[in-house]
Amino acid sequence: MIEDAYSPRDLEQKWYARWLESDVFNRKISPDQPPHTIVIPPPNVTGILHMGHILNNTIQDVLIRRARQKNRSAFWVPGTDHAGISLQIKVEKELAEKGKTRQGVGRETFLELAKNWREKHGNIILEQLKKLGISCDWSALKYTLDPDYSRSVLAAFVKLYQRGYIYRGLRLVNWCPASMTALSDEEVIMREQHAILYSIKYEIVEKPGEFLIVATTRPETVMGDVAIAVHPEDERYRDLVGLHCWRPIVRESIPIIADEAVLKDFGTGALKVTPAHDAVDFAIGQRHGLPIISVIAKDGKLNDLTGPFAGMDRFEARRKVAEYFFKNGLLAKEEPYLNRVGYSERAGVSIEPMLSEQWFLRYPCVEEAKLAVREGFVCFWPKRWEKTYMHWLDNIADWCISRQLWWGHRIPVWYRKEGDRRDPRNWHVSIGGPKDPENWDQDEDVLDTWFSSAIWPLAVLGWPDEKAMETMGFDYFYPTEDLVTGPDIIFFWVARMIMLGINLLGDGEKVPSPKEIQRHIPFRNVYFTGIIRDNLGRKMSKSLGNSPDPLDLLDKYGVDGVRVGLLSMAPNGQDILFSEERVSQGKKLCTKLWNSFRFRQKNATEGDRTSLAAIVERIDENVLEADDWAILGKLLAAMEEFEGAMKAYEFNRAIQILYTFFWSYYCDWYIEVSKARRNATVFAVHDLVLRQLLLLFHPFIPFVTEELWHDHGYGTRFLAEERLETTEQLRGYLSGIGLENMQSLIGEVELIRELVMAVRALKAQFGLSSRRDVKFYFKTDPAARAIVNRHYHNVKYLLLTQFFSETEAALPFPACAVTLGSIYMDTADSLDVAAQERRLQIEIEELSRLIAINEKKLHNEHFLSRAPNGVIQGARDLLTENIAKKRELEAALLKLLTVRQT
RNA sequence: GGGCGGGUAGCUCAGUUGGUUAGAGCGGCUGGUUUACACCCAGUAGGUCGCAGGUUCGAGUCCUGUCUCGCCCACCA
Repeated sequence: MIEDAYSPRDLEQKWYARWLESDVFNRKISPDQPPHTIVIPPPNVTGILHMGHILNNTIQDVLIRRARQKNRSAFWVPGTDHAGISLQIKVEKELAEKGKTRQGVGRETFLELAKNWREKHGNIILEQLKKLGISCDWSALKYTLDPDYSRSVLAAFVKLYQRGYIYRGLRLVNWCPASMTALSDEEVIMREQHAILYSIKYEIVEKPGEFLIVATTRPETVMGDVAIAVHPEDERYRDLVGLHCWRPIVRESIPIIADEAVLKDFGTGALKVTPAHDAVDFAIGQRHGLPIISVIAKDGKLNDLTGPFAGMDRFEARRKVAEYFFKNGLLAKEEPYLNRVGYSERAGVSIEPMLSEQWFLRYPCVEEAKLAVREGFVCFWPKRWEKTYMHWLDNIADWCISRQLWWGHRIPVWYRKEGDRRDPRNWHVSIGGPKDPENWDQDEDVLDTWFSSAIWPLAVLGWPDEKAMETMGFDYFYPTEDLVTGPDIIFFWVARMIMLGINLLGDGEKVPSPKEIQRHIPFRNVYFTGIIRDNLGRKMSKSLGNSPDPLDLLDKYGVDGVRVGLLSMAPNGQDILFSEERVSQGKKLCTKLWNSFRFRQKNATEGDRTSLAAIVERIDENVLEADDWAILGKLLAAMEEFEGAMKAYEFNRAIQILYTFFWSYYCDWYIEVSKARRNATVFAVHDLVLRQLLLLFHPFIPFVTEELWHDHGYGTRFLAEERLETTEQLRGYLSGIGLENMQSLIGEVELIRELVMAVRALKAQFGLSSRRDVKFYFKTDPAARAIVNRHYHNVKYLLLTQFFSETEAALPFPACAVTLGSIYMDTADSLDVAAQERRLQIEIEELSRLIAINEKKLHNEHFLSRAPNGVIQGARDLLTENIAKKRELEAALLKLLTVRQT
């Protein structure tokens, strides 16, 4: 027997421990089953659990549990990410508190500290994830800095280098002066900010006393100016092109040139060209063969080429240089200006475009990656993200993959000592390094963390080590089935995994065929979750303090409640407005399920429940009544709809379907009506419905379903080992006991429901307590009478009345009309005739309106000739029904008026 | 500047390829401790589906325009 009260916490601890002990989530390579693999998006080791993790991992858990139910060999690979910059910043902060720097302690000690940090804090997030009840194969846990994973990363680098996709070059990169490293374009976020647009006067060399005015937001870079550019078709400056200007401060003559990149209508139409510190300027400089003068150092301070400003921070220098121009009469104008500036998201400072030697990846298999999605080898859910993906791939630029950090995978390149590092002949690229290490220096830099993430689906399955691949079942489990992630990392992660998967698994020589692409893609489906927002629509973040602590929520509502509540508010790929109310509803659902079993168990509990067949065996088809068939029919319909929703990854709809079936039809109707018929067959029907409900709900609410399953004797195996019967299989079982005859019986139940609800409403409308026993009279034709008779006990029970009898004529009582006929309520004493008259008038008017609509339709030639038969018949039926109801109400009204007159 | 998404009941959202009278939960109000459940039951009010056109027998659904909110991308210094 189950406990009276549902207390989630006990169940959670008990079952998760048992599941893990039994290895029920561990992968099994079984060739007779199709595989279903999911790789977790590795959370940061520096992270703590937030609502996004709960959503994301619950969805994965639902998918993987469903896969098991459908007889797939499921494998969910967990793991974590080393979080390069983010962890390095944390360790540096700890050092700073002790007055130390990473350079001070040296690389080796620093890495030791980082490792310790990770060991201390890195598993917190995993322990938190486990609380969610997620069914990963923990024996396959991977970490991006594990030795074998690291070898995979280096192998990928070497392979891509050998295939000509990786090169080293001097390029303008996004430099973060705070963390002192280059960043990829994707790591730079544009922010609007209030700046000042300065108009600076440059004296023309050939025309002393005449000035060219240039607008800039960055006066501190003038010392790096190498030209002034104007648009070739700009009439104002045509005569000046070819002449020169005096560069102020570090005085030098620089040319005035013409370039199409200059916008005529911005500022004065003249641009100062600083190739070392601006992307547009760099391009102009390249086109015109201009020199490159860097004036800002890696720490964001002005270097010694800046004369009096050397050593000054870039922002201070900006003000000071502007001041200098003002004092020297070179500042023509100064105006407030709103512009966009790139920021390093992690470090929170504005990035500096800077010329620097870095390693780059020219993306391989860009076209193939597009084809994979276009052809549906990889499906995006929702589909619209394909556009974002395609657009990025269409405008793709090489990826700066080197980082000037220590925490990460050190670049597997060695340079010959004393050799020129820019000359590839002095390079050695391999996983293990050169045989004579004493003659070489390894590159100091590490790889972008996203580079290691880009091979996640390959590396967790052992690639490229053949033995490891065999152990992990690479050939069996790859490609993976579902990837669940946020659309914000389409570029960072999803697209890169697709490109690298296709390239690295291919031979790298000939163009891969569509078949090969299909085999080499890392996943078949990508489900993009929404972003969780608070009830004001703001992104949930620690700094805003608007995010509930997920652990508190789990505590308060139980894991199952949070899971199902959160998914029920997650519309397909739309952002999610978080509501604690919905989470609470999730818990209520679990409680209700619990209580429905209590009802079942308060009655006789005997009977074999160990299989669907055994339960069906207990059903005596001669005892079955309309209500039984109706609930079984609803179950079939709900299952069918549920399957459709799940196939489309519409989890909120799927939950809604189960919820409505369970709550409205099963609990509110079937349990109630079956209370009058407590026989073995009815309890077998309960057992059947409850069993299927547990299976259907299990992926969403694994703990409470597991508990109830075992408690009610459905089996001794874990639900993770049970298969879910398909709708067709269930239909098969029910056909065996006469399913085919049930349609008309289900229709009867609907008619009785209509009647019961109408009469309840009638009672409420007259302010009668729902407990009050009232006499009802029922007026109808013989056929309907027979139906009512068959459900007589239910009608009386549900209306809480002892008296429900026939009448041949209209009565002077409050009345309502339903499809089966009209009902009069004997209020005996206190009848407000005027109120009843008003009510009837309103209802008659409403019916008249509906009748008019349908009559108009049915008199329309075009409607009759063009609408499908079903629709026309529907309109006819409705018309007939409404006319009948109206007639009944008119009779009731007439009777009422007659009584009033006498 | 380009792209994407949303605008349906007080709130959060459903609404399949156009087809019966636009739904659910929450909240509001009314009545109820009927031996599974007050984390419950019964009932009820509340909507010109952002706006304007168009296509159609029929539009929340399709087309055009428009307003508005949000997100992403883009080298106006």
